[in-house]
Amino acid sequence: MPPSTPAPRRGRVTIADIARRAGVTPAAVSLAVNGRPGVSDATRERILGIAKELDWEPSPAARALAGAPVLTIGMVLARPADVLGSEAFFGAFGAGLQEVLSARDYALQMKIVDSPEAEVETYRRWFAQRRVDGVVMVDLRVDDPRVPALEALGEPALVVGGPGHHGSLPAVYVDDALAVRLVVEHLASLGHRRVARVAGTASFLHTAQRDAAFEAVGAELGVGTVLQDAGYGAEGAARATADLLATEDAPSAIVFDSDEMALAGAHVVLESGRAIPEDVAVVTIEDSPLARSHRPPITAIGRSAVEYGRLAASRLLEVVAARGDRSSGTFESRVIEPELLVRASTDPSAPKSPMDGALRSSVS
Amino acid sequence: MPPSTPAPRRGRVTIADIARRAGVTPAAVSLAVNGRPGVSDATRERILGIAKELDWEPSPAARALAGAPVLTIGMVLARPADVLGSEAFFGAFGAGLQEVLSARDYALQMKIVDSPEAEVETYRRWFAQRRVDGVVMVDLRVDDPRVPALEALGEPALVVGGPGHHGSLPAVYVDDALAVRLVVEHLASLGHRRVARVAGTASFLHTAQRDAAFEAVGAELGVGTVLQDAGYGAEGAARATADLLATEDAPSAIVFDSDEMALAGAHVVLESGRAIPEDVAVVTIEDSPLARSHRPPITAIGRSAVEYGRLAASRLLEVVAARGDRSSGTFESRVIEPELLVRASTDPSAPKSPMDGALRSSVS
DNA sequence: CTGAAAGCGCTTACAG
DNA sequence: CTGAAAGCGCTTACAG
Repeated sequence: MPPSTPAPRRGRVTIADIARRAGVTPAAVSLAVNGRPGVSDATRERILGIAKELDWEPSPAARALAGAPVLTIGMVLARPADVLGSEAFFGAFGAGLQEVLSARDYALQMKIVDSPEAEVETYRRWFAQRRVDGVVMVDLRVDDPRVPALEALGEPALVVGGPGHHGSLPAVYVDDALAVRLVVEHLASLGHRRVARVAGTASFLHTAQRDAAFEAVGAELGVGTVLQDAGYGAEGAARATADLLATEDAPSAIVFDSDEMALAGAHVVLESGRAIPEDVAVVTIEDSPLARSHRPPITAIGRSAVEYGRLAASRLLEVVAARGDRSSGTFESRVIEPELLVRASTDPSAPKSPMDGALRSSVS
Repeated sequence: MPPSTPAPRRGRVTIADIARRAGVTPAAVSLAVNGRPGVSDATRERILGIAKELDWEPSPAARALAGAPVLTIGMVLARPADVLGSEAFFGAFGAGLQEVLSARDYALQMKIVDSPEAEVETYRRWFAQRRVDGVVMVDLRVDDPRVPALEALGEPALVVGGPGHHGSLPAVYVDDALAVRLVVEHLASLGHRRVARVAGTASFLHTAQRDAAFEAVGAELGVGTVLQDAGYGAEGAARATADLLATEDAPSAIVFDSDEMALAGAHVVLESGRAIPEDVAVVTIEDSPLARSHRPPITAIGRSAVEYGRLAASRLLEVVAARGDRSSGTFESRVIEPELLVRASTDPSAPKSPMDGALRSSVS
């Protein structure tokens, strides 16, 4: 085999091939395939036909080098691996992101790092290398240092979290204050007079906002409130729950920040010999299949993480598209309305088990 | 603002800049930064210093266009979004992948699709566009159509699953037959004479292999076995468990294919008034924080999904590096040894709750 | 061991 | 509305 043959990059079809076949210049092909004016409709049709026939795939590298978008969005997570694995939120959120991005031919690039500094450095490098057209930043914290860092980069970035604390960056978020209000109102209407909240990572903005709303709505409705920090994770939640139950003036309802925490807490309640919801009602602010399939099913706030991901993706693509558009000014944010899903863990009249029907029919 | 200015791509430092400063040609810079022979050590040092000083970031697009690797690995998942969210495996596996890839400056690109055909089409496009240097394929099935499709592409691809059914593609997998053997031997040693297995998605290769090993080891040890297909997911597992308990000759131990399934099954057991492990022992073949924090903690096979992901990444990078190396022939596979983690859901002498100590100390 | 050139595949001004 | 050219930033043969 003569190694001198220039190895014609086996099989790659380029716009030059299409141009040749169509009897036009590569530039005309470029205009045609990108749906830009400059070629007649007839020519465009012909070029598109040939491209399809030749099975042409555009080269993202060439496009990027010539200044076009690279069609990639980045997301970096500064969380330990096992947290990512055990919390339902990220899988569903990522799935929603993917769905919208894929439909627009965008890829999602992900990276896990171990500090906010490494996260910011990743953003810097990604943009410097032109690896991404934009990024989505999650786990917003109070006075988050990543916000000014992203503002300084001046590249398309979307914050997941709010309201507030996202500076001049566009954001999407769930109205956590409203979520907490729905929960507390629900519990108050059931007659609870003393309610506890077992809270996740204290530095997250939504944790602080939930804390504040919890106190406020409790005071407003005359419901006694008690707050327990637990950090995310089953162990902290179990410990916090045990502590609460050991109190003299133990609460008759406990609200957890995540599905994983609620499951762990519910175990502790049941193990102590108390009944759910008769002795202690249980609520999770993060719904999941596990919350649904628990016995009894756990009342939850349905944030629909998938929908949340979809919204984030479409919002970020808008920002990317508007890039450089100085006239657009500060981007407005978008809010998701939370919804309360009442289940048997708070309301005895709700079905105790979603599986009853299924069981019966499978016995036949 | 005169729009005629050629807008010198604000701030981008290129190898031309470095070459100018160093008094060499761009080609020399390329050789130097890529650690290739062709420049003297002194020159190389000088060039590297200048590159660092100028904060130079190589352009992946330019590199890719010139034929170099794009430093990206792809993974596509053909699973519904909610399954991804509720199973611990993917988060941890993905984290392990990331860790190794990031250390080698590789990015991970992900996509969720809804069919094996769409998955194969994604591989084809990714390689056609040179978006990735290699892919990792998960959820191997018996006679999986994706295997011949990837073989035909002839691009670097790693199969997660086996042994067998991965054709000529390199693979990494957990020894599922051994995992099942460890579990059944453990249960037999505790005196169980009738054991059930609640199995996940039947078409997955590892499900079939676990089924076969379950029957075989049961027969070998004189333990009666009963198999229940449930599909993945809490609902199917709950139903299967209820069915098993309703049997005249009910098993004294139940082995589940995933943590989510085991949790749902354990609820059904407890709800029926039976004690774990006194009346029914429970095991999961997929460990997770939820299995650990359950009351009682659930005996599990520790596959260490994070480690699994790390292995997959390093194996795939080897394959990518060896690409075109015709001499290497068929790639050998790599196996992970499963490990049995005995907890209170099978062994009454194991601590009933990992939190007892923590609770006690926090009460002080 | 070093230097100058060609080329990767595309897009974007810029002339006709 | 169409055509020919330059350029994006890098790597790889190919001469000296």
